Amino acid sequence: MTAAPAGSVPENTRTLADRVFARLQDDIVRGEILPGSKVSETELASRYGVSRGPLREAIRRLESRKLLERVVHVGTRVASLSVNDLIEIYHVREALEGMAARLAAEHMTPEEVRGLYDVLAQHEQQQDLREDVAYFQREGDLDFHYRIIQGSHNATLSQLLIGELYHLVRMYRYQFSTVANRPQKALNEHRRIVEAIEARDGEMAELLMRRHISSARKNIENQYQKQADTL
Amino acid sequence: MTAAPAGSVPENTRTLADRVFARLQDDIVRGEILPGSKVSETELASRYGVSRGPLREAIRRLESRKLLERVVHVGTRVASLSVNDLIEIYHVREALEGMAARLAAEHMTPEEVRGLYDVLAQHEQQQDLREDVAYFQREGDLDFHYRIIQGSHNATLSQLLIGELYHLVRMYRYQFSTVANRPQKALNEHRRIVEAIEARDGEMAELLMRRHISSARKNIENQYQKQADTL
DNA sequence: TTGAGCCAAATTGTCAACAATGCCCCTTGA
DNA sequence: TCAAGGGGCATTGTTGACAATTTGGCTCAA
Repeated sequence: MTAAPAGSVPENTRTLADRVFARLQDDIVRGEILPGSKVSETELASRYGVSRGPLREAIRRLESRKLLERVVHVGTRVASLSVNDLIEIYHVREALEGMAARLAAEHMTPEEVRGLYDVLAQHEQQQDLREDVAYFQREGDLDFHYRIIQGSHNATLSQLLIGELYHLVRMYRYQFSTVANRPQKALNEHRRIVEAIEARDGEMAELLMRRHISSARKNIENQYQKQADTL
Repeated sequence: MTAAPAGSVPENTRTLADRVFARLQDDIVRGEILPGSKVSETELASRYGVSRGPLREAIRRLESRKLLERVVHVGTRVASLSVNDLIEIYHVREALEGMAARLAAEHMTPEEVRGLYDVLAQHEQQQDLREDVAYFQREGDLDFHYRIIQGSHNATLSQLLIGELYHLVRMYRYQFSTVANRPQKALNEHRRIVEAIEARDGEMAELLMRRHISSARKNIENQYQKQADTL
């Protein structure tokens, strides 16, 4: 019922390099390794019980995903997202997920649409229960978005969003323990998006999704503004 | 005056792995190594005069960029773009470059706008000369798009488009020796986009850019349809 | 003739040692 | 006291050898 976590790779993936890649990515996204901190190859290698060869391959891949930053002959450090980075990402999300919603309206199967309604119902329930709200809101929100992205049936689009961008969003949420602070409003927006998709109104679905993400972005911008004011 | 080729890295970049990465990427994009062909690590290593260590790091990075496909313990092969892949990419381009045009209208400096007009003038001249039209149309068209993307002043957006997607577009163009077959129309569309940017009309710039790329996509779809019919 | 199973060769995955580079700190001179 | 230069040390970059896995063909039996 629940979509798989972003870009998760089974722990028993074939090669060591792949497993290290998955574990290291997870440790970074969850903030296990602090953002901005320098990571030593030998230290990581012993931490994961691997030699430096596979580790370096994993590092290169995480570098491509913008989770690590490397300076030649100096070292690698964990990416540290600024608020500005996050705002950039939300502009990209607005464009891509808007398109995803449009394509989802055109291509989603009836079963997939039903799945979307299931997610909506689940979220409403959780809102009533108010239990572990933080966690479920976080992952639940992503669940909703994942399903629409994959409903686009556009592998390139899904890869870019889920494979490249969402790690950064999740990392940021862990980094700042961010929780959506407009859950009821977001839920209503979700519902309207699903209705547009069910009606096969791609234009409307795109418009609503773009507004939804744009609102989230403005929310971040405002909060940042408030923070900056109190300094 | 001319924007740098997509994702090009100076040949004297520090590490071997970086240089191999750049050269291998270029060889793949230019079709030097045939799409779909299997590449052996030892063969590539000797070809570039490097040991397998740096080569494997380069391979991992090109894998992230979807230029190589790897199967564990079996081998790596050069990606082979299908028409369907290209259509997927154009949907993504429509979304991202639409957003880029909107942001460019908001954030481009007057100098950058002037640069856009220079590119337009250059293209018109070339159209008159009709000399090496194929090459200049290809790279010239990309030059125009590069400038708008970078005019968005959104590093994440630029990275995704120029760093991840455009290699695939260029590879496809080499693969099929594709040349824009509606140069005059495209040029007019370019001009209107620039005018919207200069007028700081982000909404219009986005709309026009989306139409522009959408037209190109439909063009591809039609050509593919024609090809399929004659089979 | 055909299919199953096994063996060998080639290729990829992994490792540990060696080389090269950058950084930090200490010395030295003004 | 401070700035410049040099040397040692830690870290990254590179290499070649060793281990593990797949593939394709070969044998043998039905």
